[in-house]
Formats: sequence, C-alpha cells, structure tokens
Amino acid sequence: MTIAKQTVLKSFAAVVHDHGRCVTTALAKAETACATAGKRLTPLRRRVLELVWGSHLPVKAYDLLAILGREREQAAPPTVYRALDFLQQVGLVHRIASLNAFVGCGEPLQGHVSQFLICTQCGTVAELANLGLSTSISASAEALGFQATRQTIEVEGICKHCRKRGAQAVQ
Amino acid sequence: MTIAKQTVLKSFAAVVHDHGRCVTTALAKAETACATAGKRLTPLRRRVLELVWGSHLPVKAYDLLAILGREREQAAPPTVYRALDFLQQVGLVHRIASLNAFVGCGEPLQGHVSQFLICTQCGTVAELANLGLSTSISASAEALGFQATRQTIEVEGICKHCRKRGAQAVQ
DNA sequence: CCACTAAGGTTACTCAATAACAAATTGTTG
DNA sequence: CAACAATTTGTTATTGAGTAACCTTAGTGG
Repeated sequence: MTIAKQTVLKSFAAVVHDHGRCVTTALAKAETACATAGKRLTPLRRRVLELVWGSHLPVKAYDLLAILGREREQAAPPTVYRALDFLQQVGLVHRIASLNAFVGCGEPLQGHVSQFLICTQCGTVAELANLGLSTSISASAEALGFQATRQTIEVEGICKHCRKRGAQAVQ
Repeated sequence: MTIAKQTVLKSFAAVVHDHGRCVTTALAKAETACATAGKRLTPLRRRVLELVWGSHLPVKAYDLLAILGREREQAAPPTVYRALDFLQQVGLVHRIASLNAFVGCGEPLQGHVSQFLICTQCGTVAELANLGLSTSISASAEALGFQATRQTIEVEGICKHCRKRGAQAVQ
C-alpha cells in the first residue's frame, strides 16, 4: 500500500528542541490568526494558550485550572473551558477526545484536517495533516451514503524515540 | 481515490428493522463469545449488554445506571462501569470517545478494527470494519516511525436516511 | 455619554470515572 | 463436603470533566 504525502505539523523530533522558541512562534502566530479573524486574544486566553504550549504533552483542563488558580485569585472551571473553547474555535488548540486533553496547534488554520499520534510511553502527541487519509475516510463514509462533516482520528502507539530507546520503564 | 472493500457491521439501514431479533442475536453471540473466551456473562453483565443493545443509539453510562437503579435496589457507578469494562474487553461493546457513550458490537471479535459513523441528526451510530482504512492509517504512522497499537476513528456527519428526509427539525 | 456586545467572575450543578475496602458468590481441591 | 482461593458485586467516597445561569466589567459604536 502506498502512503499518501503527508505534512507533519509537529513531530516527535520535537521532543528534543528549543521549546521556548516553539512557544514564542506559536504565540506570535496566534496573535496574527486572531487579528485576521477579528477575534480578541485577551491576556487570559493568551495565558491559557501559553500553558497548553508548555509542552507537547496533552494538557488536562483541571491542570490548567490549578495553575491559573495559583496565578490569579479567581479561577473556576468556566474560566478555563471558555478560554479553551475560544482557542479551539480559532483553531489554536485541539481537543484529544480519547484523552480528554488539549494540545496546541502549530498551524492555526480553521477547519484543517488533522490526525493525532499519541505515544503511550512518553505521552507526546504529534499532529498530522494527511489530507489523503482524511479524504479516504470521507470517501468510505460517502460510499454508504454518509456525508462526513467532522473526523476524530487518534492513534495510540509507540513513537520513534521510545522505540529506539527500547522498552524502558517510564520514570 | 479508490475505496477499499469494507464490511458494514451495522448500517443505518438498521434504523428500520426487527430490533428484538437484533438484540436476541447479539445476546446469543455474546454467550458464545464469553464461553469461548472462558469468561462469565453474569446476569448483571448480560443485562447491561441488553440495555446497550436497547437501540442503535449510543448509551451513556449514567443512563444505564438510572435504569439499573430502578430495576435493582442497588446500583452505583462502579456497578455499570465494571460491567462495561468487562464487555469492552470481550469486545461486546465499544466506547465512543467523542460522545462518552457506548454501543453494542455486532461482531464480537476481540481486537478487530473498527470505525464509527455518527449521525448528528438522528444520533445513530454505525460501525465499519474497513481493514484497508485501518491499514492505511497504520502505514501513515509507520512512515513516521510510529508503531500504532490502537485507533480511534469516529466520523460525524449526516446519515443516508437523514439526508433523504432533508434538513428537517429533530423532534 | 449612553446603549450594546463581548468577556470574565461566581455559584452551583450534572455527568464521567475511579479508588479502596467489604461482602458475597463461585470454583477448586483435598 | 469443608476449606480455601479467586472472582464478582456492593458500598462509600472522591476526583475530574463539563455546563447552566446569572451577574459584573470592559470594550465599541453611535
């Protein structure tokens, strides 16, 4: 089987990298994306986005809540969920349904297709934008008369790095 | 793009059908599957499976809990979650991550691949077992050095029947 | 300056899921 | 059959996920 050309938005190679720069870039792109869309990237929203980008690990809503609660005196669930909803709408973060968690999106293009590779060893999530795959899925559905509007594609497994390192215990 | 051969385990055509027979068959298969696997399909587990098969709509854990609570005097979350965990292990039910809900599986073969089509209009879920699609996804991951072990493929959209009926309001 | 809208604060709740331990049931073996 | 082991279920309690409803504050446009 031939593998369709695919864009790797965020790869596992990113495990070892200049993450500070990674975050800075993401925030800069976010500013632009919001400005273009006529949406406001408020301090709170910006901060939540920054926290999501704290690593390439998926972040849980209540973890964000705990951090915000330390920084500001007021932080309740709606605080973080509203910010996350906004960021999702603008396409700045994605929700990983199988984990109930969130990851930043490196290519904030509203409505772009995406698939996620989740390493069960190190927890890192990589985002793909394999249009061929997405089209193939829609086509399979269409063959049954089903008109697809949204796809949730999440793959669990072992990433390149963890495979190289072998089956070591996770610290 | 050519569409791979796919098996429709449970189709939207099933919306209008003899559902009583559908459930009976599922329970019979479950008995066999458990017997083969050397697992015990206890009355509780059997009842939960029956409730999940109550319709082709995904069922929420707390709805099951409410029903069980009416039938028996004792029913707490672990009661239903333990039964659901068991049924998932044996492959008799699937969890739909994007809905936090459960559906019965017509082909209880442990570890078989599956994809779900979720109609946002009528709520019905159809299960596919498109091996080609599954292989294609694994191959895309493998091309990045990622060894896939589990896939979550959930597609939202409008099913054949709802398309025919047009964009009517849902009662 | 006033009305309007968007954003965030606040309270309170429902649903999802699990931990930990106790009781009961079933299976097994001498 | 009695005794023990393993599995299943009951019970209590808690954490985590997500939302509803209402109120206050901050920007925006006439």
